[in-house]
Amino acid sequence: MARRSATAERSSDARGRRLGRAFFDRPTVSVARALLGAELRVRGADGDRVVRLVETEAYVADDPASHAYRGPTQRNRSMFHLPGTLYVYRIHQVVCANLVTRQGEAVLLRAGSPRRPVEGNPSGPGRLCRFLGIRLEDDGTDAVRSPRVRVRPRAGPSGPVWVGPRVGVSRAGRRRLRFALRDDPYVSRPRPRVPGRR
DNA sequence: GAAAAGATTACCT
DNA sequence: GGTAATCTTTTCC
Repeated sequence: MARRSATAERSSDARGRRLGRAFFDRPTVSVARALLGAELRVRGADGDRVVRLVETEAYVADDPASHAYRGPTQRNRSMFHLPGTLYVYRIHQVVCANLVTRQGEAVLLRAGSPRRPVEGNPSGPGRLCRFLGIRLEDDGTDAVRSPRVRVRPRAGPSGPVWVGPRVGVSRAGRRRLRFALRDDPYVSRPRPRVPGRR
């Protein structure tokens, strides 16, 4: 498995600039971890918005907290599309974005670190989308092919990874499916606890 | 058709 | 740390 995983980690298009289908077509927890440190780039009218992903959550099969738990609906249909599809949904007054892995599973993108000092704060799933300009109309975009939304492999080592329970879920709340770069200041609240305390 | 719940955020004490 | 805002989607009668 390690061999297959390593191959998927390197999976990218012909120019080696973005993550390919095989990267997303893996167990969701693996993808959630592997996305930490990856670069998410969204093309807008006034240029690209870019972050390095620093916090993700996995939503898996037989997961009562997942939007796909009860099967396809109008809202969650993108979760049943190809691996690498963007699933965007609205909650309260904001939108949140996921990258689909295998059928009915996805990784929620919770926070990013800006590539260069710029206005805005991509800490939190709603703020991340606002920062990047991701809209509800981007739901269903294929991030493997789209010229607007691209995911690039991480450049180098990304530091220690913190694992803990997901945020804001009322069911299956104890499962440790939240992943974050422990030392990054843009990881959203509640912040990971430092090892040694519980 | 009505009601409840929600993968959040901003602002309060 | 707690709660209100706010409105769509889903579910239930």
